[in-house]
Amino acid sequence: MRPTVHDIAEKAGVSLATVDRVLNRRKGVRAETVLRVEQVIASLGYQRDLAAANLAKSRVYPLVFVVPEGENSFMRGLEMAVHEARRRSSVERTDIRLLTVPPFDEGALAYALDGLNIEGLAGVALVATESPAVRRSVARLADAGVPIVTLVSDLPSARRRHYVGIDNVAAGRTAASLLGRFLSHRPGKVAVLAGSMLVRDHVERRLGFDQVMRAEFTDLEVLPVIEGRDEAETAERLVGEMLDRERDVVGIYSLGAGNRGLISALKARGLNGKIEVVAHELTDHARQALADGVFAAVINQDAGHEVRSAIRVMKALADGVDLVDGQERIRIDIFLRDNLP
Amino acid sequence: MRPTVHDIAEKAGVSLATVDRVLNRRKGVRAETVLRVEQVIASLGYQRDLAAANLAKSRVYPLVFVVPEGENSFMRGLEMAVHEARRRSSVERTDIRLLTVPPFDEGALAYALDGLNIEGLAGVALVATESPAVRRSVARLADAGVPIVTLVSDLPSARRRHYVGIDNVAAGRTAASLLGRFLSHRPGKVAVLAGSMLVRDHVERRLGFDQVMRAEFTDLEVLPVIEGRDEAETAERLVGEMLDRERDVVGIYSLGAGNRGLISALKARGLNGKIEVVAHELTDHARQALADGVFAAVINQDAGHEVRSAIRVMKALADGVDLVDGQERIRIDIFLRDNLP
DNA sequence: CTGAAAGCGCTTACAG
DNA sequence: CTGAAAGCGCTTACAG
Repeated sequence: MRPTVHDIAEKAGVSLATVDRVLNRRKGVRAETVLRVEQVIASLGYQRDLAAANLAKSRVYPLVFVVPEGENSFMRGLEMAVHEARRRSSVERTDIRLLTVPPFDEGALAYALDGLNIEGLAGVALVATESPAVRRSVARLADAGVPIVTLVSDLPSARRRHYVGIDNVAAGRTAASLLGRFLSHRPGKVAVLAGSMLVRDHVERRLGFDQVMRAEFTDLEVLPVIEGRDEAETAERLVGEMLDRERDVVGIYSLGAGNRGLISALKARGLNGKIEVVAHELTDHARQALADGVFAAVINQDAGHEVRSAIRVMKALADGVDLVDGQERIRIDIFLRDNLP
Repeated sequence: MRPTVHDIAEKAGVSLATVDRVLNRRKGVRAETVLRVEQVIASLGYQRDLAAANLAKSRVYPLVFVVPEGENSFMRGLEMAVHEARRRSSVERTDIRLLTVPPFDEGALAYALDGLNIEGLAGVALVATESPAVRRSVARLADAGVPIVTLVSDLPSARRRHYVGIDNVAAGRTAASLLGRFLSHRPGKVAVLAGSMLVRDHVERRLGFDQVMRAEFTDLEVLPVIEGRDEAETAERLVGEMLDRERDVVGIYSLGAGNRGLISALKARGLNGKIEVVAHELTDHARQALADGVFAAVINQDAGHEVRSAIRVMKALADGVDLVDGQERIRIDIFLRDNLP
């Protein structure tokens, strides 16, 4: 049988209250008593039963998710996943708040973070934008002891405790590898459509893409990045201009959102299916484009998995317990027409 | 606040013991009392706190995993994942037993299932082999009320309650799609290496592969399936004979195990990197082959995820509670050299 | 057929 | 600085 607080109390010759004080590092216990109890704890190999502790405490984990607002379908999917998670709140003992902030707006994100009531917060998960202001806000929360988790786009070096998302450099490399192989021996130009070079996930995908293109597919010329702000209309206009301007575009890597605009631009010129396209995020539009042969492949990250993982991670950080690492690794999902779920 | 058994007891004017009897459908309660209590339960929207119930019951879930023995690296990885899960037993309240049986041996699998002590069993997860004997054994367990989960290879129509694994037809289609595109406009023959046409996962992968090959890549000729019994030596010999016999083999789909033998056969003939290979399961050998350019792509299912999912599913079935569907969908992972984890 | 009381493993006022 | 007792939400003998 697993040892309990009763076993510790008996063996150490103290009361349950004292055992609890030592277990939870609360003050007001004589140093030598602490020592004695700790020795018993170690000798018994005691491990707290978290479920029982949470029952006794009526523990609830107040969590906050901060997600960019706007038309980006992936972000809306992320929002849906947060709402799903809220429905499980009573079972999971969570109390989840969802905040949306204007996209690509460092100030707005920092402001939202600064406005959080830190009191009792068990964790904050945010889709990060790179900026000193955001870093400062994250540092402030971290100083207050709130576990911070970055979601989808990381903010390394910052005081975040964990990143929940795919390896974006690897994703970019994978996109290049697929595109290059699909285009085997078909020289020409490859365009890159991004949202903004201000968010780290986009920057990293582009980096990985360029690495592999330069190293392995030298007969393909990569054009300068187009920044469509993850908006369908902007993407449509800019991609359209590019297609009208350039000859010999054989491939496109769409590493951000705005795929609806990209698809329109291709169709308007009868180029759907003629140009190999690798895109990100399996939204409804992307799914349709795969089925129609407009997209050759879609690289995806599972928003549901990400939200569940973020919640598990924040709770574990708040409780100081271990994670099952493999369970928290977010996969680079690759979808072709043939493995659509 | 969420209503508790105390609220029910008070509102229904009965004791906690009676509430518990009704909640757990135990007999020995007057019909009208049952009715009254049930009405109160419904009116309060009561939901049992499973953690508290398990604490009170000192509930433990006895689970059994049945996995084929032998050299198949993927199965050994599955076994490792089960051992990992055992390490979490005290936290997850599980008591996990691992049984190994000879591979591709219907009789041995049925015998192992029949030998199980059903008493109190919360679930059985098995890598299924297709056969009437296995179906009978599964039915017997199901009749005894034991939740059965198939793992990796399904046994549809049988009395299993859930399948934990990838969609193998889709996996086969995906393999064909990748291979066909990588070989674009390079006509020739494609070989298929399987373990055995007795296990459903292999049959289904082949089916999906053929579907796409016939429909989309008509300049590729698919050779008859080679059955290597998932053994490296057998695979090496049979693939070697095939390579020596056939001209113009441009691609190979390895849909089972025995990849070590396949790699040796290719290398012995200096064909590594010359023939496009799509294989299954990211074992150490497959990983190395990807890195070396011997394999173009590897389709994988995450053994850790499968074992964790099987455990969650069996516990949920035993308790009669709902699952988070998205969490239990096993992905078809596609690995290229560029997204190796 | 029904209920009072104790208990699962932990925490929390409160009293001393 | 320490402990006795009650309580978290549920279940389980035991008695009637």
